[in-house]
Amino acid sequence: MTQTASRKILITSALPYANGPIHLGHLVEYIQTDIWSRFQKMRGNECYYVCADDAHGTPIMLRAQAEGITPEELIARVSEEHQRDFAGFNIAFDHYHSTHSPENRHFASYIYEQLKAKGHISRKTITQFYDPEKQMFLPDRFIKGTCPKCKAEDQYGDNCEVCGATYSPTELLNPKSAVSGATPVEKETDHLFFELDHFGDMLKEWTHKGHLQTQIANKLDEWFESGLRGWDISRDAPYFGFEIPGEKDKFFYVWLDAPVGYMASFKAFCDKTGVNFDDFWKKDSDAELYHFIGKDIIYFHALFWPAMLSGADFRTPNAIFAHGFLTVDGQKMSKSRGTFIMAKTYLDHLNPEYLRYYFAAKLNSRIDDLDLNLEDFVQRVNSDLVGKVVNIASRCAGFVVKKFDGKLADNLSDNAKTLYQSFVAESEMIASLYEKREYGQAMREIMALADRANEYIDETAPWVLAKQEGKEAELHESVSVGINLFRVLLTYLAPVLPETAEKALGFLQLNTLDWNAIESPLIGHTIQKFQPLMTRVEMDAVEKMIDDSKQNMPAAQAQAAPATVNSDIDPIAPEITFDDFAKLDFRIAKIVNAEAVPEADKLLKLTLDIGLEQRQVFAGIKSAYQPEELVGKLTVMVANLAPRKMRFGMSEGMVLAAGPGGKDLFILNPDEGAQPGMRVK
RNA sequence: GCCUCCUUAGCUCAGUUGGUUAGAGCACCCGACUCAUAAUCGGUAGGUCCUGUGUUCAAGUCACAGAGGAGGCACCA
Repeated sequence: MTQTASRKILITSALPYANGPIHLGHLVEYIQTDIWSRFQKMRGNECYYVCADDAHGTPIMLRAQAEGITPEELIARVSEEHQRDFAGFNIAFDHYHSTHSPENRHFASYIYEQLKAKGHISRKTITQFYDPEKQMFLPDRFIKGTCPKCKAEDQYGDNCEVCGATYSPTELLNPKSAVSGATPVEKETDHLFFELDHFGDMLKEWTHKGHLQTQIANKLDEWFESGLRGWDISRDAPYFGFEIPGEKDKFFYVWLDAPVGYMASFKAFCDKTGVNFDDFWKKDSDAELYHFIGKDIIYFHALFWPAMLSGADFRTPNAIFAHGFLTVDGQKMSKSRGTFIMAKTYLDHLNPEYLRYYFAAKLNSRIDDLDLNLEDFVQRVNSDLVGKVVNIASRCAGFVVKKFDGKLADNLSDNAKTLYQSFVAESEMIASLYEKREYGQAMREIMALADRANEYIDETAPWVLAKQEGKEAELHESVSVGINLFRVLLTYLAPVLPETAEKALGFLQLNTLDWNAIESPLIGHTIQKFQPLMTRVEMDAVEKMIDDSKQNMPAAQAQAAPATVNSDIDPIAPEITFDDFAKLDFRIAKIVNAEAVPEADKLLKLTLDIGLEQRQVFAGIKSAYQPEELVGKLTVMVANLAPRKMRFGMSEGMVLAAGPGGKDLFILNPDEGAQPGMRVK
C-alpha cells in the first residue's frame, strides 16, 4: 500500500485472561497479529505490537482463593507462563504488560473521570441483598428462600421452580445466602453505568466507516436496533481490580479496564523506549491503531471501547480485525479427544513454525472459523515448506559450495535476470495480500513461485551440467539463480517463519531480510554450507501430542501441583455437613423412554423408572446423547428435587451428569447389580 | 423457536461487478529424473458447485424455501 512515507502503526492482540494457560485456539490470534506486525516492520514502517495479561475479576479472585494464594501471586505466575508460551511460538511483542499495573490504573481512572465529568456516567441506587457473614453483595441466584406465592421452600431469588412465579429477591420469605447460609440483609448499593446511548450517533457512523469487517458491521446493526443500554461498569467489594476514584468499595468491572490495558501496555513501552505516547493516542493522531480480536468479544471492542475513547477525547481505532474460532479436525476442541491442545504441549512435540505456516495458509480477512486438520497439517507443511521451499536451497547449495567455493556467480544472463525480476515483480502483490490479512492467498502465491523455482532447476538440470566439460558457467548460473530465488521466497515468508528466516540469514550470510532488499540479486556473494533449515513433521509426533493432551487433561493435571493450572476444573464447593448431604435423595433410575424435545436445542425428555413410580425429567444432554442409546440404561437421579415447571412440561427431578457441556457430557452409570429405586448413599 | 455465518474434487481451499469446456495445491495413479530432507518435474483421473424453486438471454455467483454444520439468544433443576 503506502510504501513512500513510513507509517506509524500500533497493533494489539486481545489480552489473555490470567487464570489459565494458552492453547492453540488463542494462538490463531497471536500468530495472525504477529505475522502482520513482522510484515509491517519488514516494510520499514514504525510499528509496535503490544499486549498484556487481563488480570482482574471474580474468577481470578476465586481461583487464587482456591489455590490458597493471593491474586497477585496468581497473576504473576500466569503471566510468566503466558510469556513463555508466546516466546515459544516466536510471538514478538514489543511489550507485554498487565492490566494490574499503575499505568492501567491511571488510564482507567482517567477515562472514567473524563466520562463522568462530561455526564456520561450515571448512578442508580439498587436495593440488593447483602451477606453479613461473607460481607458481600449477593447476586439473585445466590439467594434462596420461600416462594411468596406458593410457599415452596428453598427457591432461588428470581423465580419459583414450583409455581413458576417470578419476583424480586426482596419478596422472598425467609431468605438465606447460598454462600454462607446466613440471613441476608437488604442493603442499598449504587451502581455506576456508562451511558452508551449518548454515543449512539457516533457509533452508528463509526461502525459504517470501514473500521469493521462487513459481517460485523451487520451484526452491530442488530444491536443498534435493539437499543443501546447503559453499561454497568461497577462491581462491589470484594473484587480483584481497581477501586473506582471517588467511590468507596466500588471497583471497575474487569471489562472496563481490559481494553484500557492496550494503552497501559503501550505507555509502559513508551516510558521504556522514549516513544511518544500522545503521537499514537491523542485525538487527532495520524498514527494507525488496530486491534486483533476474536469474534466473541466484538461487543466490547466495537461499541464500548470506541465510545469510551471518544468520550475521553482519545482517538478511536482505525480498525477492529476479528477472526473466527479454531476447530480441530472439524470439531470444537475437545479434551476427551485430545484436541484441546495447550501451547506448551504442542511445543513439547512440534516446531512452532509448522503451526504458524499452517495457520497462515488458512487465514483470511474474514471471521470464518479455521480448522486444524491434523492430516492436512502434516502433508501441507511437509510438501510446501520442506518439499518445495527449503528444498530449493538444499538442491543448489551443494553445487555452490563444492564447485564454486560457496561463491555465487558474478553475473547473470538476461534470461536469468528476467526470471529473477519476475519473482521480484510479485513483491507488491504479495505485500498487499499481507496488508489485507489475506495470508492464505499470499501463501498460495508464494508457493506458486516456489513451484516455478523448482521447474527452473529442473529445466537447467545442474546435475547434468556438472558432469559436462565446459558447462561450468551454465551450472554456476543455474544454482546461483536457485539460491537467489530461495532468498526471495524466504523474504516473502519471513513474517510467517521468523525462526527459519533467521537460520536462512546465516546460510545466505546476510544481515537482513528487509522487504526491499531483494530488488537486486546476490552477485558474487559467498554463502555457507547448507544445513537443514527445517525437518519434516512426523505424524507420530502429532499423535504423541494428542495422547499427551488427553492425559494432561482432567485428572493428571489437578494433582500435578499448582504450577500447571487447569482452568477448566471447577474449584471445590464450600464444605457441607453430613446433614446437608443426607437431604439429598439419589435413586437408581432406569431410563424407560427418551425423546428429544423438538422445540429445545439442549433438552431430552426422559421417563425414569425408580421402582415406586415413574418420573418425567428434562435433561440438558441432547448435544451428547441420542435418545435411542439411552433407553434401557440405568443411571442416577435426584429424586427429592422440587419439581420444576418448564416450557415443555414438568421436570420431576434431575439426572446426574459430568462434563463441560456440548458433546462432552457423561451421565452416571451404576455398577452392575443395582436396581431401579435403590437409594444412593 | 428466533438471528448470523458456512457448505465447490478424497483433503485444504480459489472462484473478481452473474458471462464460454468450474480452478489450484496436496493425496492417488502413470511416466521421467536422481542435485535434493523417499524431495523434484511431466501427465492421467477425479465435481449433481448441499437440495429445490425462482429471477435472467445466461446462476457456483442473485432471491426464496429446505437440509447439514458452526456460533449467538431463549431455554438448559
